[in-house]
Amino acid sequence: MPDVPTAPGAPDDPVETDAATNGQLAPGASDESTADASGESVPRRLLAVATRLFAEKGFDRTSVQEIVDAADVTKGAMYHYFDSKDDLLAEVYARVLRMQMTRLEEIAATGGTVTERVRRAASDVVVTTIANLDDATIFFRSLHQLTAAKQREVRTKRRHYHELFRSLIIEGQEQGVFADHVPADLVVDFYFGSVHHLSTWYRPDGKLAPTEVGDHYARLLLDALRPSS
Amino acid sequence: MPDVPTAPGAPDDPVETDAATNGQLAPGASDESTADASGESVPRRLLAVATRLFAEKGFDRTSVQEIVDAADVTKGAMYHYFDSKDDLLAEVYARVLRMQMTRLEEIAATGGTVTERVRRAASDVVVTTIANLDDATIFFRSLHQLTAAKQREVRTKRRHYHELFRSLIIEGQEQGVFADHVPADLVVDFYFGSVHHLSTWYRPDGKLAPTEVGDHYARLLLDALRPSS
Amino acid sequence: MPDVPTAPGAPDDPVETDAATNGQLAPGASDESTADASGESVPRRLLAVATRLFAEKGFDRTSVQEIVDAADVTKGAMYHYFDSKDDLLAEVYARVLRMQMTRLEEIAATGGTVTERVRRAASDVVVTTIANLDDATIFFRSLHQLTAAKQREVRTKRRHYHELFRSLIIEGQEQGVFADHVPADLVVDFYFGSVHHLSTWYRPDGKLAPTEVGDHYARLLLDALRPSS
Amino acid sequence: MPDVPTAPGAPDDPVETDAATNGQLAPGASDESTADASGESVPRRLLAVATRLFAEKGFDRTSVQEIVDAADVTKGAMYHYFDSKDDLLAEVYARVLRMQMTRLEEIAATGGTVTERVRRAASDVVVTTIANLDDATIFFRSLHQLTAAKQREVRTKRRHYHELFRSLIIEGQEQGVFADHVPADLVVDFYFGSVHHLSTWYRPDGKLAPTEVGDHYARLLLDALRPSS
DNA sequence: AATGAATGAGGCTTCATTCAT
DNA sequence: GATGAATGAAGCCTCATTCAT
Repeated sequence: MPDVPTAPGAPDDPVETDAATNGQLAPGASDESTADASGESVPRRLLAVATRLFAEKGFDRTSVQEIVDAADVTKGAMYHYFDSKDDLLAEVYARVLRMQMTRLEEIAATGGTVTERVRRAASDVVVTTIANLDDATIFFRSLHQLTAAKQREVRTKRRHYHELFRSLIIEGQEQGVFADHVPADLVVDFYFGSVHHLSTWYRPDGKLAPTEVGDHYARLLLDALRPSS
Repeated sequence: MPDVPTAPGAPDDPVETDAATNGQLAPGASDESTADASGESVPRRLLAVATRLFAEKGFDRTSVQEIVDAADVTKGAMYHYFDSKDDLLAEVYARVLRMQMTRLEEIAATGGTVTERVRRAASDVVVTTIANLDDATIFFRSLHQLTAAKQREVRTKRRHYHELFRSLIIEGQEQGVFADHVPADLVVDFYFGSVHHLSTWYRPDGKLAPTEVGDHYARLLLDALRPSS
Repeated sequence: MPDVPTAPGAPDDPVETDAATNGQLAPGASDESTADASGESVPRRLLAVATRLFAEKGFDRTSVQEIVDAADVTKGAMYHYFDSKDDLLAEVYARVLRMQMTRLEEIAATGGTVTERVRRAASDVVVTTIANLDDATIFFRSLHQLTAAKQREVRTKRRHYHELFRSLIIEGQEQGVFADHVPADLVVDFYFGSVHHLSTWYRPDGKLAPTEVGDHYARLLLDALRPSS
Repeated sequence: MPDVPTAPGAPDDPVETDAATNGQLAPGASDESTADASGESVPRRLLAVATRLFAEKGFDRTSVQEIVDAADVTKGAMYHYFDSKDDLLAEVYARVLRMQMTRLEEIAATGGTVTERVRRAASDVVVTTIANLDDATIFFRSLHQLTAAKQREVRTKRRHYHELFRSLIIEGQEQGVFADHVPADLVVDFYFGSVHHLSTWYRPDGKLAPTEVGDHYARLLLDALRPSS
C-alpha cells in the first residue's frame, strides 16, 4: 500500500475505488485536489491503467514507462504515489480482496435458508468476477510476482474469504441439506477454480449474460451438493 | 533451429518424454549418445529443469542462465537444441497437450456407459494433473508469454480437447442421463476450471491422495449433472 | 524513444550539428542544460564519437560499449537518446544528407552560367566530403546495415539530391554548353562515384589541399562534358 | 589462402575459378575428386555462395552457418577447406585482384596508340566489374573486415594495379595526347571511383547494356583528358 | 574427409529506480 | 508536487571455432 496522503473525501486511501460497485468509479471525484482534466485522480488513473495492462500483457511484460504513458503522467508522479511497480500490483490485489470479502460478508449476513445464501454468494461472485475480468486474470497469474511478504498477506486474506464460504457449506451439511461425503474445503476449492477460470473463457460479447452464467454456476454447485436420494 | 536427432525409441521429438507416465522420465535413456553423467539427454534435462523453474518462479522471472546452470549445460548448448527461451516454454505446452489428449482419447474410446466414461475421464485428468502439477501451474499462467502464433496453436489444440470432453457430456444429455438445462460447453469450462485450480491448492503432503481427489471431483461433476428428479 | 529536447537554436533536432560548417560543432553549446564538462550535449557527443568509430572500424565491429566508453556516458544514457545502435547510424545519414542537400540547393539557386553553377557544385561537394571524410566512409559502406525502412528513406533523399544535380547537367545540355551524347543520369553517377571514392584515397596530410582536389575534380567533370568541337 | 591440397586440374588453387571469364565457372569440373552432385567442387561452391551472401548482407551479417547451409555442406567441411571465415573473404579479394590485374596487363601489352589502350582498359574494367558486381560490392565495403596483414596485401596488389593504369595515363601525357594539368594519380582515383560506384547504381535489368556503360565511361575519361585546344 | 554438438565470449537492449532541479 | 535524464544491473541471444568421433 502506497504511503501517500489520503485524498480529501476518500475514506482511507487515495486509490480507494468503488470496487463494490464493480469497478464503476465514482463520477463526482473531479473536485479533489489531485484530479486533472480527465476527471480522475492520478493514483486512480494509474491503478486503472495498470490493471488493464497487467491483465493484457502480464506484470513483467508491462513497463513502468508504458503505465505512466497510458495514464498520461510522468514517472516522477507515479513514484510519488506508489512505492514501486510492485506496490501497484499489490493495490490490485488489495482492491479485489476487499471487494469480494465485503460482498460475501454482506450476503452471509442476510437472512434466508443456507441454500439461498449459498446460491446468492455463488452467483454473486460469478457476476462480480465477470465485471472485473482483468482482476481475475491477474489474480492467480501474478501472485508469484509479489514480494514474499505481500504474497503471504494475500494468501491470508484469501484464506479468510475461503473460510467464510466454507462455513456456509458446512452449515448446510450439518443441516443435512447438502451432501457431506465431500469435504467442504474441497468443495470450495472446486467451485472457486471454476470461478477463476472465467477469465480464461468468458467473453463479454458471447451468448451468455453475466447473470446467466452466475445462475448456471450456482445451480451446478447446488446440484452437486444435493444429498443423494 | 537445428533439428535435434530423435532419441532412440521416441517417435519424433528429442524431448519426447514419457509424459503419459506422469513425468517419470524413462530410466533406460542413459545409453544414448548424447547422455551424460546424469543419464539424461541434454534437451530432456533442459526441459525438465525449465518446467520446474517456470512453475516455481514464473517464466519471465526465470533466466536462461538459471536454466542452464541447473541443467549443468552451457548457454550455447541450450541454443543448439532450442530456438529460444520461448521455444522451451512451447515444448512444455506441447508435451502436456499431447499427453492429456492421448489419455482422453483412450478413455473416450473405451466401452461402458457414458456415465462411466465421463467418470473415468474426469477422475483421470485430476490424477494426471496432480502428477504434473508444475505443468498445470504453468499452463494458464504463462500462455500470454508465448508468441501469438504459438498461443494460437495451443488454443487450437486445447479446443480440440475441450470438444472431445464436451461430446461426452452431450452424449449423456441426449441419452437423458445428464441434466440438459446447462450448456455442455459451460459444464466443460466449469469442470476444467476446477481441475486447473488444483495447482493452486493441492499439496502432495496433504491429507488427500490424488485418486481420492479424482474420485471426489468426478462425483461432484456427475452429481451436478444428475437430472432433477 | 524519448523525444529529446531541442537544443537552443537548433531548429528541430537534438543532434542538429553544424554539419554545414564541416563538422565543426558549434562552440557556444556549452551553456545548454544537458552539457557537461566536455562542453557538448550528450547526444551530440555520442553522435560525434559514433561517426568516428563507425568510420574507423565499421558499424558491426563497433560495439555500443565502445561508443559509450569513448563518449564517457553510460549505456542507459545512450538508449535514453537513441532507440538503438541502428538509430545512431541513421542519424549520421540524416546529417550528411541534410547538409549536402542544403549546400547543393544554395548553389543551384545562385546566379551565373550553368557552367559556373556546376563548377561550384562539383567543387563544393568535394571540399565538403573531404571535410567530413568519416561520413563519406560510412555512407556506402554501411547502407546495408540500416533497417530496410531507413535504407529506403536514405535512398529517397539521395535520389532527390541526384536529381537536383542532374537537372543542372540537363540544363547545360539543353543550352548546348555540355555534350549530350552521354545520359545525364550516367554523368551524375560517374561523378559521384569519384567523389565517394575520396574517402578511400584522400589523406589530409597529403600533397593536395581540399580545394585543389575540388578544382581538379570540377575541371575533369567540365572537360568531360565539353562538346566535341 | 586456404592450405588445402590442390585439386587435380586446377593450376594452383582449389578455388581457382575462371574469374577472367567473368565468373562463368568451368562446366567440366564435375569429375574432380571433391565434386558432388551439383557438379561443383566444395571449395568453389563455398566461395561462390560466400561471395553472394557477403554482397547481399555484408560480411559480419553473414554467419558461417548460413554459408554452409546455402552451399549444402557442413561446417566441418568448410573448416577443412578454409582456415576461417576471414579466409573466405580473403579469397574473394584474391580472385578479383588476380582477375583485374591479368586483364589490365594483357590490354597494356597490346599494340595501338595509348589512347586506344586506355580506351580498352577503361571500358574493359567497367564490363568486368558489371559482370562481377558482387565482388565490387564487397571490395571497398569489406576491406576493413580483413585482418591487418591481409589488408596490407590487398592494398599492395591494388597499388600495383593502380600504378599500371597510371603509367598509361602518364604515357599519354608525355606524348601530349592527354592533358597534363591534372596529376595522373588523381585521374586514376577519379576514374576508379566511378567504376567502383557501379555496384551501387547499375542494374542488370536497366536500360544500358554493360558495354554501353563501358563505352560511355571510357569516353568520359578520354574527353576529360583531351588537351585544351 | 566430414560431422555437428558444445563452447564461451561478447553483443544489443530493457528497465525499475534515483536524484538534481 | 512533478520532472525526466541518467544509472547500472541483468536479460536474451549469436556465433566463429574446436574436437571427439
